[in-house]
Amino acid sequence: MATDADLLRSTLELLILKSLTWGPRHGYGVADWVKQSTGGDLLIEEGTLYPALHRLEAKGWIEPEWGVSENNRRAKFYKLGTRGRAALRAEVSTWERYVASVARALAQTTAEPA
Amino acid sequence: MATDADLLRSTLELLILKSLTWGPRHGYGVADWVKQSTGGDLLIEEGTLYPALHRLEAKGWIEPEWGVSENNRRAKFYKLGTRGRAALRAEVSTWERYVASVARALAQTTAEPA
DNA sequence: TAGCTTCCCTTGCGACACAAGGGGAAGCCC
DNA sequence: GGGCTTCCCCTTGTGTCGCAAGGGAAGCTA
Repeated sequence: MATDADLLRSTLELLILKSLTWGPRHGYGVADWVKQSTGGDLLIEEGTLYPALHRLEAKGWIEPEWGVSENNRRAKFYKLGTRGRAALRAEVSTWERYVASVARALAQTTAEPA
Repeated sequence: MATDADLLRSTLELLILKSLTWGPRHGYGVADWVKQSTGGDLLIEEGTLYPALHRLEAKGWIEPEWGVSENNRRAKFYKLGTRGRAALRAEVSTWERYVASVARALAQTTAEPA
C-alpha cells in the first residue's frame, strides 16, 4: 500500500510553495492552509513541516523573517523569493506531467500499450 | 525539487499491479510495460523493481512462478492474486483521491481556502 | 494557579529509490 | 571458436525523508 508518507513526498514542497503565493506565512499557517485547502485530506506533521521549510530556505527558495502572528505569538514568516516562484512553476509542471503519465498507464485496456 | 524517486514512491506498487492485470508477466516485462505505457516518461530501475516485486510477493499480492520467456530465457512470472486485485483497486482509489486533493489545493486563487 | 493553544524545534527510526555492482544464459557476428 | 549484446535475475551501500515522540516558550482563559 502506498502510505500517506509516500504520497506526501511527491508534493510536499509543491504545497508549501503554493501556500506562500499570496504573501508571507508562518510554518504553522502553512500546515493549516494545506489542511484547509484540501478539505482536511492532507495533514502535514510538524516533524515533517519544519525540516522541509529549512530545506527550502537552504535552497534559497523561501526567505524567513521573524514577526508576530495574528495571535500575538512570536512566529517565523516565510516569503516566496524569485527563485522560489520559478521553482513552484517547475514543480507544478513536473507534477502535472507525472500525474498525466500515470493516468495514461492506468487507462491502458490492453496488455500491450499502444 | 521533487525528484523522480519521490514521485515513483507514490505509484510504484500501483503500476506494477496494473501491469499484471492482463496475465502473468516477468519482472523485466513489468518495467518494459511501464516504460511503454507512459511513453517513456517513467523508468523503473532494476534496483527498484526487484525489491518491490519481493515486497508485493511477501504481502501475498502477487505469486511468482518460474517459466521461460518469449526470448527463451529463464524468467520469473508474477501473477496477480485475488488479494492483489483488491489491493490494486484500493491503490487506484487512494491515488485518485490524493491527486484530486492536491489539485484542489493548487487551484486555490485566494489566500484563505473556501 | 492550571490548562489549553499556538508556535518553534530536534532526535531516532524505518522505509525505500537508486547507483553500482555481480552472474548466467541465449543469440548473433566474425 | 571468441566476443558482444540482450535478456533476466539479484544484492549491497548510501542518502533522503516522513513520522512519532519528545521538548520548550509564550499567550490566553478561568
